[in-house]
Amino acid sequence: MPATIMKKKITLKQIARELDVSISTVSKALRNSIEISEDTRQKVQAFAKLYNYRPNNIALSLKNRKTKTIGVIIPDIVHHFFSKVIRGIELVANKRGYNVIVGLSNESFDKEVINMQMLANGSIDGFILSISKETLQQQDYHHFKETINQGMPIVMFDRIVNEINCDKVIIDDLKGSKNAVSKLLSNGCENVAIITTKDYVSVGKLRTQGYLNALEDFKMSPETDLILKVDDELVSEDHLESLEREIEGLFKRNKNIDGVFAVNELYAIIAMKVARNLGMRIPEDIQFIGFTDGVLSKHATPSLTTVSQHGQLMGEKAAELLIDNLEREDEMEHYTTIVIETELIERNSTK
Amino acid sequence: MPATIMKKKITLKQIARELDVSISTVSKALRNSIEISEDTRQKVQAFAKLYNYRPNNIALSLKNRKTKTIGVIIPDIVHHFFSKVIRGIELVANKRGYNVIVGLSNESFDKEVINMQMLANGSIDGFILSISKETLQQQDYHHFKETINQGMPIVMFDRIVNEINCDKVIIDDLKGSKNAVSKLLSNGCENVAIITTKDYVSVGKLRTQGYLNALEDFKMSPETDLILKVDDELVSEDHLESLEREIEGLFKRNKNIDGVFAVNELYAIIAMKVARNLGMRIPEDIQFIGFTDGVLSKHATPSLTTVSQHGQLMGEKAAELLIDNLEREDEMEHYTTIVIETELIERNSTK
DNA sequence: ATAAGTAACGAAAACGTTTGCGTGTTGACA
DNA sequence: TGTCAACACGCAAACGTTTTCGTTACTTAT
Repeated sequence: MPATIMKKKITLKQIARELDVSISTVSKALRNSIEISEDTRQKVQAFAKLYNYRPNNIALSLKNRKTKTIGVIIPDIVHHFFSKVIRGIELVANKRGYNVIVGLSNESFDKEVINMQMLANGSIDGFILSISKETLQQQDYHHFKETINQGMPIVMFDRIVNEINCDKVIIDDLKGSKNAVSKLLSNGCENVAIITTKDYVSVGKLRTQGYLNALEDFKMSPETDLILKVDDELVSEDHLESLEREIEGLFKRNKNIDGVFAVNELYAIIAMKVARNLGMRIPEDIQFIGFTDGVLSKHATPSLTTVSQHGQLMGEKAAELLIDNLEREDEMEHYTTIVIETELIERNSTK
Repeated sequence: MPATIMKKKITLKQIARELDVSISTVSKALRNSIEISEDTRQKVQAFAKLYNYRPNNIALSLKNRKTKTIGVIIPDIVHHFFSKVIRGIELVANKRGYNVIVGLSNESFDKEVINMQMLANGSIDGFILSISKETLQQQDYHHFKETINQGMPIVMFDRIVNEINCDKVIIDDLKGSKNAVSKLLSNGCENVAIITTKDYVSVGKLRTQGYLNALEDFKMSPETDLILKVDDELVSEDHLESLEREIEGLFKRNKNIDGVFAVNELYAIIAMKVARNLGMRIPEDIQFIGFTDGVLSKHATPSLTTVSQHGQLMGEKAAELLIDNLEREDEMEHYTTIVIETELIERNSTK
């Protein structure tokens, strides 16, 4: 095959040289400035079209001191919820002329910091992020504070922390889980267990609280043995067997469990599996509700009743918030927190 | 709350002014040039550290004419396979000092073109992409050709097209599906059906061919009625009921089906559900294998035997290929195609 | 003492834009 | 013919770097 002729990207300077005019004339001609005669304007535009001229983004970014790019840092991308959020972010970002650059913290504090530093040096105009578990555990938020201090706006979603002053998009974890548990209780469940995470994950804590609140509403007192706090480290990759054993233990110790609320989809699915193996019928003998609506819930058998977080909507709202902030003229800083309503999606794991 | 004092990002110029030296001196001092005296070097570096100086990425990009950023265009991000690929890309990109900027084509030709144009104007050094269905259908690849012609390298993965000359990372769809179907046949299946897509999706076509090859190997002749070509449009969002009905029809017309190979995970899961509703036992009466290993396969009941595509590995290889290309000195263009081996992950839907 | 060499720094160009302002040419009008 | 607009264009600065090439001032050797 013959070496193909490359039509490298053309610049204003090259157009100027070809047409024997100055760079500024070319620039103005392309932007339809009235300073330029009809004649040369047409000439320049024709030439530019012919060579498919497009202004260099980097040069524009440098000149305008804004990149029209937003940085997104999330703990994991192979995760239904987070990818839905990204889809939402990308949707409105694109609509408003922005690009999206993603960094994965992989739930690690160091990677989160590195990633933010890598992007904060002019590559982006602002951040949208969800805090990694390790960061939440260590409670070290200096990188967020510094970033904000340098004048770079941040929007946090889902996994947030009150200590940081910035825009936030969250769901009402407490209300969502309270509703879910209430649903189980009104459906006749008398011994509802909860499968949750250790408390340092803020959402886990809130969802546990919602469980307790629901019990209280129904004048029932919580039993410690019905609260299973799973160590997330164990579940991280493929140590699901230990989780299964823990849940099995829960069921065997409490034969009367007739309802389970799990703080995420996977826990619920696994719990259903264990229950079925123990001979319980769903939803006749025992009912299940999970938090975080994903593919598993929809396609499991029986399909799982879940609390939907509306991930895509969260992403959209976060992007709106950030871009509004970026394009706002007045420098008055006022931070808003958007609360997305959760929704109970009823399927076949409940009566 | 008092207005916080902002420590805006500091530049070389500001350091120079503060320390009463020239910009070049500051730059050299920070890069440990021997031209600079020990004295001023220390002074500059101390000042820089104090004010947390970091070189502006955009300025560097402009000067070096490379952004250290790679653009990724995929059809959908809420998809286990694609998110795994992104994870792989991000992993090696990060390791090699690159950022990743993602664009979603949403399976649309126009959005694919727009997205590429948006990024090709200097924002990135090269593309990694998987072609949208609409583009494959229309067979209009001019945007790829133009991009490559402008000297911007492209690496395609999974959904590729031979017509374009560039690096590629694919799996051996034919071999993978042939292996899967052979597995069913050696397990004793005598009437294996395939649930596949319309032919314009290249991978669907290849996987169908693998199915036929396997039959041939076992001296069996294909029956047209055992080949179900699903119209993808119908399945796109939530029109799964029609898919269920189609599959139900397949089973009812061919009572003797004892094995099913589906070209993706979802089809297999739904087929299993339909089969179970029809009273068939899995894997005793009928066995299932799906392509594309995802969360559904692992957590379904029974868990689904699948052909794993090793999405993360694909992403890693694609990124290696692209970055190697970007950092190669010699301009000799030679395109390589990496074929990732598929792996049959046996679970409980087969004997 | 003078030539040569060296150490330490600054000026300027370059990357590709946009834009305020200066400047030359034309034409009209007094 | 001289003055003044209007028109059409170019210059140069700016965004923040890096790097080449001077340019000093001082030291060393002859």
